[in-house]
Amino acid sequence: MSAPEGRRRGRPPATVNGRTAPERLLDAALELFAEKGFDGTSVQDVVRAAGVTKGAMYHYFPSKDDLLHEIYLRVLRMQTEHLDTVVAMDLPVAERVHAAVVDVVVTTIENIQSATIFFRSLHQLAEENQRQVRRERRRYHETFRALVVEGQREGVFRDDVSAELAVDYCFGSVHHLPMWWRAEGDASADEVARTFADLFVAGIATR
Amino acid sequence: MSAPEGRRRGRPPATVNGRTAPERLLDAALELFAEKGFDGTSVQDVVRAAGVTKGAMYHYFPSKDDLLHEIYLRVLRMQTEHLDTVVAMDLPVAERVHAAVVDVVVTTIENIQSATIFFRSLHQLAEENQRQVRRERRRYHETFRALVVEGQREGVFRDDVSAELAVDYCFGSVHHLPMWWRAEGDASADEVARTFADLFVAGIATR
Amino acid sequence: MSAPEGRRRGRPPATVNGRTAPERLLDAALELFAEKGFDGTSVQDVVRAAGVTKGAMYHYFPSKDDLLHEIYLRVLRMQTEHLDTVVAMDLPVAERVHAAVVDVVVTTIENIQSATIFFRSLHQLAEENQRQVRRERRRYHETFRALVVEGQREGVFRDDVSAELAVDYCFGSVHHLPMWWRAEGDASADEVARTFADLFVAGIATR
Amino acid sequence: MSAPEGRRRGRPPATVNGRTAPERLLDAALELFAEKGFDGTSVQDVVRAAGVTKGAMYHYFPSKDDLLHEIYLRVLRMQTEHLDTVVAMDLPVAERVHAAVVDVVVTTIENIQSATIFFRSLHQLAEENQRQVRRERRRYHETFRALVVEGQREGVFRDDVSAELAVDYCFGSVHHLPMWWRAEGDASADEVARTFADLFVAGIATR
DNA sequence: TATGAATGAGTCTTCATTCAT
DNA sequence: GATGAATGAAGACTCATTCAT
Repeated sequence: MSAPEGRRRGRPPATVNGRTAPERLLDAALELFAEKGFDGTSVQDVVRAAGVTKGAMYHYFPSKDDLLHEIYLRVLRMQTEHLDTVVAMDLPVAERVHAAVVDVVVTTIENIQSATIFFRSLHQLAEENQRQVRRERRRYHETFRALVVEGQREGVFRDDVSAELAVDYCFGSVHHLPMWWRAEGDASADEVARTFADLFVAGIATR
Repeated sequence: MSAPEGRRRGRPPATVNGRTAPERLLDAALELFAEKGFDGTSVQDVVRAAGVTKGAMYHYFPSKDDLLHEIYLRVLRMQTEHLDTVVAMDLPVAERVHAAVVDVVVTTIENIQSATIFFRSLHQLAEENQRQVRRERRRYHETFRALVVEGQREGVFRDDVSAELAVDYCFGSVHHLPMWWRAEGDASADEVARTFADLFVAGIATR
Repeated sequence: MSAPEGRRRGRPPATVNGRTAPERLLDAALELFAEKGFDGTSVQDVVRAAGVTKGAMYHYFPSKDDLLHEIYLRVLRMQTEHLDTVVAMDLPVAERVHAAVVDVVVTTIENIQSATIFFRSLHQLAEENQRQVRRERRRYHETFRALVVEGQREGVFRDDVSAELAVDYCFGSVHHLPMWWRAEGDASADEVARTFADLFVAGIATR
Repeated sequence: MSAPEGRRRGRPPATVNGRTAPERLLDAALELFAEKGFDGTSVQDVVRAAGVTKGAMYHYFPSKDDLLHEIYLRVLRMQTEHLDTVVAMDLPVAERVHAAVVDVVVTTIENIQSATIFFRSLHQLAEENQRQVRRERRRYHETFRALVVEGQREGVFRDDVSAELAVDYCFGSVHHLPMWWRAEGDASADEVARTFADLFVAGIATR
């Protein structure tokens, strides 16, 4: 994705454990923002954790905000890919919805730090970056809603509830996961995923 | 809750529009914390909006954190009261659950600023205050869970899903409301409330 | 100018040698900006020289720029007063022009630090403050120009040169003083003043 | 002055619009220093405007200061040449003084950016470079003063004013030009030049 | 000759809080 | 009860310069 490109010029970037400075910075930021919040984390904290100087950080990221922005972009990219894959599966719509919910719960838990940051810190993103994230997010929402509408058209989903609201209802549960789910707790990711998917599908299914 | 206490002594607190300084401070803090976040709001911002001097604020509230804490306490008090009322109603359990969900959605929307702050800023609350809030919150959660368990015992709710997870599932949707619900949007509070309640109850009902 | 005002509230400002913090800050800034330039002087330098903490400085001045701005306002106020006084004198116009030049040279030398800063740092003032200074400066320029025009109308000054340019010519010499005049040099303020005034008046006088 | 040197070795320097990297750097620096000040311009700004990398800049100029220094040297070289030419003319002294003033005004306006920088940024030049500039500057001043003294000896210039002060008086006006002269203004370079020269010569002429 | 990574000291500013009155 | 002065630690960010290639 970024490798051969003939000969490189300038001093080559230093790596630690095969990770370049910007990668380490993003890793550190992810962990710290999730733990202490965006405002609660200083740039100093991030560079210290990444083993990088402040100047180097500003060489790669124009501002602290861009660090956060990049974290958002990563998550959005992954979520979109996953959902697109599920939607394209050759299965009855109810099963695709079920699979989509299972997948989003599992990946949310697998990336619980990103998820923690996502809704807690959205308002701290710079105006313009915030708009971009909301746009991407909306696209994701629409894809899922189309699935629900498809089910309603087929008659397998009830149509006395707005598909729009049903999507918000479902995703609300998922996005709230970071507020209570703990790795040490009793419910495994799979268990939560199955439960949520079951409850949602049972809720919108026609009787 | 704090008022009548027989005779008063000393100079009565100055009021503006019938609201005392601490009330105005809380109002201002609520609005600003919801709009700009806790860290994004300075004490200066709050006192300016409340029309009070900084010294006066520190006279009433030991710290900025206590302003936030008091906002949490207000919400918790109200939610608890509401839920207790619903639980005590003389209705079939499924209807009480439905009513409880309707109520929590409606009051969340009526107090959308508090709701915005609730989950976004919990981690910014001082350790000890945070624990207290979580305790209260847990109590609320347990009360609702008891209702679900009651339904499972009666056989009206399926018991192949954990009551615990079902409650998290339901409340997740509700707590996420501030992330997308807008007064100007198309869905009224009542519509959202009914939809969420229907979906939840249909989801956990036995077939 | 600022004294009695009944009773004061709040902690009274601390003074050193009878000078309050803002006064000391302005004194220090004047000296340092003249010596090392505006950009070459850090806020740290200023507060150290003034014996004040950084926080205190920002209590009185919203920014480093405002420190500079206040220095400009002081100079402008003084220059305007002086010129107005001279213009109002009951003397032939040539003598008033002569007196005005003498006065502006003398006060420029007496306030050589302000004068040093004036033209060297104008471009560093914030946009808005810069505009205000230019406006005031223009008013001063116009007052002097009116005097020259008056002389031209009376026939004592030649009218083959634009009054506008004559004023720029004269003031240029004066404003450039800080670039070369030194207290230890041979020319006293009075000597310079008389020379400049003589040369200017002789230059515009009709033959 | 720096070019022909017989044979060249190695790769010839890349040019853009026929200008080499160091030339483009100097052009860019001139424009930016005049517009935003020396401190207000970062090395990054300069190299970006010149279309050159930072490393390349440091290849040609040991420091940012040297960029400024080179700008000073260019101006000084030109001014000296011009004055020497005028002084050597075969004309009455008063006419040579008049011509010198006209020339310095015209070239100052033609090189208004250099002139803007000259006095505003002198104090920002490194100690040693500053001394060199002042030395050159002094030589220029002396040449002009000699002309005035010559006029006084001949009796065409009054000797009740110090030649030294007269020179400062005259040059002050000229050096202050960048503070007010604008290309879009009403006064052309020639008009200003003639006016200043007339006023100066009339001022020092014997009656 | 030129690149782009990396440095590290330094910049202005903010802010919750305390203090003297 | 209330004021406004004062604190001091911390914040994000800039920048001239050096280094390895």
